[in-house]
Amino acid sequence: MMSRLLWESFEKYIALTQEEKELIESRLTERTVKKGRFLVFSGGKSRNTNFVLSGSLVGYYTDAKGLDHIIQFAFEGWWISDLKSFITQQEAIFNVQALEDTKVLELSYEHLEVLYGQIPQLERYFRIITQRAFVAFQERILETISQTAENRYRSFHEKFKKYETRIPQKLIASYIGVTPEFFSRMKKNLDK
Amino acid sequence: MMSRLLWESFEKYIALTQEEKELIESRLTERTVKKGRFLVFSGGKSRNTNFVLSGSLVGYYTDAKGLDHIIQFAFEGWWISDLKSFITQQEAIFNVQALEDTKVLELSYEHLEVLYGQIPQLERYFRIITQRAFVAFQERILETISQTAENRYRSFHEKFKKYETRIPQKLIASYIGVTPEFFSRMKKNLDK
DNA sequence: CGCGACGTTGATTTGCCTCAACGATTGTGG
DNA sequence: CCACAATCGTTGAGGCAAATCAACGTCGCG
Repeated sequence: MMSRLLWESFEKYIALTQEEKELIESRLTERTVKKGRFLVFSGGKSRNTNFVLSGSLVGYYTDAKGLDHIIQFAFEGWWISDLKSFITQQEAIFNVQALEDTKVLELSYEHLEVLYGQIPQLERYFRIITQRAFVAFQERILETISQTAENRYRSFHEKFKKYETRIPQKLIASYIGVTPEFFSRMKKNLDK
Repeated sequence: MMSRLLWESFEKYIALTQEEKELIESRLTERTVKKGRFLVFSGGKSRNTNFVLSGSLVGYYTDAKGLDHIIQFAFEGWWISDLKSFITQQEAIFNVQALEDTKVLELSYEHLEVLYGQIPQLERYFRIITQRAFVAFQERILETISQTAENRYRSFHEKFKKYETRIPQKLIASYIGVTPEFFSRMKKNLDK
């Protein structure tokens, strides 16, 4: 199984023995998702959290008017789920959809809860991962309430440099919180 | 020491023995902050995370133009810090200021890191706390990019019902991302 | 090849901001 | 404890950033 990426991620924050790795590995399921297909969809249950091995995913919310609002992207080496649904085991409010043909490792809520008991270090790993994601969201809130769309795009561009070409423009517009039309005009202005 | 509130918070997610509680307690410092005074200020170092015993605090960011943008409030039983500064031990970018005369328990980064080793359950507690805060921020991002100011206020009102009278109106305006003037007009419209 | 999604451009509208002025509160020093 | 200053909330006029609606060319895909 090609989970090299996953061990690299763990090893940034904790040390695992060979047995622990094997135990974790035995709880993971590899899954392939074709471009455009859903991993989670609103109204369903989000039983799993997902580690991206290759390809990419988008997590988004569809509002009452049918408009989509992107909450996060996930590329190789990132975790993605509808965390609220995952931790409460309630109905999902987000959709998670493949942007490209994608391979993920699925880890179910039940398995993870047992693993926490068997490998306490996992608590540490996910604490740190979540704290970092929290900080990123905090910065995004600040940008959204204090910056113009143009500056928000500049900031997006900085953070997603190496992935930007893989993302359709209208999804970037949604992520920074503007319409595709406005985004198009804005980008034209920046090209100079 | 009156840390009843703190043990209640811990006991929602983990079980601690008497010795563990005493160990934790020995690492905490009680501190009193007068209304208007700062617990953390931008440019300083955020060595501590703070648990509010009584009173309230605001965390905010001051932008290049000198405008304040509120990222969070904290009332009795909540934790607050500049998490980015706390986990990286770099210079703070937020201010944390007392809204009222306030009592907090301070826990330093160094002490917490040691405590994680002594009481692995603490990793679990902070993992869960952080995941919940992450979910709250996720919802706030979605509201900010998809809802009108009026709906954002309605949502704020729901979540902060019992605290709202303790918060000056211009801080609520800042939290939901509008000017005090616009907030005033908006509120007038809602009163019917 | 043909259809539907995507990006662009134009015209118009609107939600929210800016600047300015003023009364009401709050707080503070004498 | 009062007087004055500072801060807060309100209101008005005008302006701008971004949304909306509509039309059209292009491209990827079945």
